[in-house]
Amino acid sequence: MLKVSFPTVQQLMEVKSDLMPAIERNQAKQAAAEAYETLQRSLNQGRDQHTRVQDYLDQIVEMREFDVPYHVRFAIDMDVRCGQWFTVSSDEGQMKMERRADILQRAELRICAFDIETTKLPLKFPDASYDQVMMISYMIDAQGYLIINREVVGEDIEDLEYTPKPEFPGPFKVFNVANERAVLRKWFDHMRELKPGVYVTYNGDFFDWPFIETRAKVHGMTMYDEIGFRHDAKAGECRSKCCCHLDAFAWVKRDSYLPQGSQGLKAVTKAKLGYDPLEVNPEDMVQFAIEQPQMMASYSVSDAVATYYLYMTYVHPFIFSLATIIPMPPDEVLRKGSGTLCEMLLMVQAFKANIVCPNKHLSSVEKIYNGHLLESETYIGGHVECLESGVFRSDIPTRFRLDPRGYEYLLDNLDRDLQYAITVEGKMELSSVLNYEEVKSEIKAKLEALRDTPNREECPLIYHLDVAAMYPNIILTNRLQPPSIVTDDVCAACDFNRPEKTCLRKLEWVWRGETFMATRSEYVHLKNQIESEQFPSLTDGGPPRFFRDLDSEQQSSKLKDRLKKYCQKVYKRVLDKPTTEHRIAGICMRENPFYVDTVKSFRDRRYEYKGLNKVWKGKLAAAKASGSQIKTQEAARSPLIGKPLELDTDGIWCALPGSFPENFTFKTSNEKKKSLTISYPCVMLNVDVARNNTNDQYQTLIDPVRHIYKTSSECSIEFEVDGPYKAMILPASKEEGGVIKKRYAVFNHDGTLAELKGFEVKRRGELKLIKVFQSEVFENFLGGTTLEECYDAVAAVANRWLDMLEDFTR
DNA sequence: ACACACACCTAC
DNA sequence: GCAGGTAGGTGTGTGT
Repeated sequence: MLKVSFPTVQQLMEVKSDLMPAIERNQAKQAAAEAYETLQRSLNQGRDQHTRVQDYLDQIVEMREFDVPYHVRFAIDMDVRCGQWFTVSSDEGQMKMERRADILQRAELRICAFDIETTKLPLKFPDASYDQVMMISYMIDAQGYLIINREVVGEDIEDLEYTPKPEFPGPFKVFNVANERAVLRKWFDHMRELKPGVYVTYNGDFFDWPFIETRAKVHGMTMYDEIGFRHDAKAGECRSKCCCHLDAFAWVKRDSYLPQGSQGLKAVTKAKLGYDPLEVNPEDMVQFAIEQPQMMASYSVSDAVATYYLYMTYVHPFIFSLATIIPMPPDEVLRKGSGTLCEMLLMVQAFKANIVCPNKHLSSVEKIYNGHLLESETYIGGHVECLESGVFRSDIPTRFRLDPRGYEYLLDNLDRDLQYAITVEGKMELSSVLNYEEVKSEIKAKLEALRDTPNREECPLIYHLDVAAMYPNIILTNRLQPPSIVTDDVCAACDFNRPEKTCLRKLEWVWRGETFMATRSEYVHLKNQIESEQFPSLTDGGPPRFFRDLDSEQQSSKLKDRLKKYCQKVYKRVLDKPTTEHRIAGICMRENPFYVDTVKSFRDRRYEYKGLNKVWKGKLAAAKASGSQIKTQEAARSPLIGKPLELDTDGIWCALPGSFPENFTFKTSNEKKKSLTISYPCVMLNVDVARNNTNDQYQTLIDPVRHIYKTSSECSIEFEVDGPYKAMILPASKEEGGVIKKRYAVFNHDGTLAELKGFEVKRRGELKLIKVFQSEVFENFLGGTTLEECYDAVAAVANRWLDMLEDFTR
């Protein structure tokens, strides 16, 4: 490997564009050579072929880390992060930054949350080309300001206060100015005077900033020249070089875990700040500004108050904490996807471990399966099942038809399970337990009673059992990481490859692919056909374009469209029924554990955080059960002992008979830990998981010089338990006996809602919109005196709505 | 009436 | 230039 560094990004790009074609050429050559070699081997004429290095350019087959943005590269290499303190010094122009790890206090930035109100036409969204800014409200360091456009607002507004909660004070100073131009002038001047370090908006990336920018232009001002912000329509964001713009809506979308139906500022305020904000129907705003200006003024500042305190309470601590570990500025930490953030963390760890990052994996195009073009291929994911519908209440007895064999099994394995709970989960000596027999006989008696009277009516115990951080723990238990997925030829070339080797772990998975109905030859025919066709020019009256002139994305979409139409015509359907295939993956247990170790350190941080969070909330549940995933076969036993209600991927909601053994406390002679509380239902699952999923082939390099590995057994896939609950409600489908997955409601014993999953109330509030539409159509329909007038009026409403929905969709 | 494709948005 | 994954419910449009 050759490392090349550049003083500027431009130089990097120049070299990259020189090298890229050569690399593509060399890769193609290499692929051809490999194919040729395989052929040679199969003809049993294999011979080493050494190429003489004539031109180094011919030898470059890959380029790495050329697409790392400059500021990310800098932050990683120099170990600089936003949100940390540094002592900065300069020695003859050479800058030095020294990290001040001793200062943990967050910097006190000047934060400005702002929000604009604009005019708008009935049932239209505000359009900056003709609508105006009515008011700008903003809060800086808990002091509010409101600029009023007196051309729109009916009267002068006096200073006011909007304090929705004592902890969220909102005193506002009001500036009444003559017109929109003066509003913008005042705001720009005030911002230049106060120089905020962070601007905060709610959806300002898409609305407030571009609106202000456009209106400023109308009045001959340039927002960029005034305060350094420019809206980038392509990226859909508004940013500046000199300070941050943190759009709280981006935090709500990615980090709040609120459903989309509750991501408006009003719903977020209710959910996160715990008060009911002022609400005004957007259709009434302009009228109110003219007729009830004081009320409109209060409303206007209420959004700025909500945005400011949402930011101060949630967004700021979250983003600036994340920024101390992610090598990006806060604006990007806020807006990037979780995949990019994870990649950044991996790149930091890779740099520290002197590992060169791999390039993004590209799946090959035009895969053929069984003589048909593959439309998509993937793996079978989590399993979901709903077994019951109806109401389950802990205070209303329900009929249990238990299977004595299930209880017999639990009794047979009671010692094993309890000992597992003590030694593995509790990490304690069995001999240190003082009341083992006592606990055991108590559980035994309960299990025997259930076994002996399996048909019984009892109040149910509604429990939820789920695996903590399941995917990371599957990864860690099995040492899964991209470079560890090996094929026979990889093993064949490995020094550790012996007949009795244990370093290759085999794991089953299920492949699923969907193919087009058309055969490969039909596909090839269609492709040849389309390649000779012409397509309309991009410009009016320009020359037609050939297929080869289209970019690769357009080509493949045009070809796919053609193929779909062909399949629909000839086969009456586009895709064949999906096919599945059981496959075995080989996992190398000796690959450098960089990814696995990194996942581990992040999982442990998550556990640490979750633990501290629990302590802080005073909710520390004593029973932190260890456990394991149930194999399908084993899961089948669980109906035998109670009623499974709903399963999804890593968790089970179930009803156990009221007399089922629950929590027990072992007393111990251990001075440091005098007792150990276990949840029997949890332990029972964890033993199964451990028995079926422990990796006995886990290998750790202990002597890098002599290549000696230590083999150990690992299983960190463990169930946690919560409950019992007061009630669970599972909806039924329209078909008799039909059940619905992923939708249920659960109540706590104090009557509060514990979980509400999947129901329409969590989705977008379109119903509301439809009702407004219906009432408007209704009104207009009645308004006419002839049928024609009625139809015309309704058509006018419909057209307005179509326009509006188009804006809305955009 | 029925299936299929697709959009949208949720659970995990 | 950027984009985590699969499973599943509901509603609409379309073709047979």
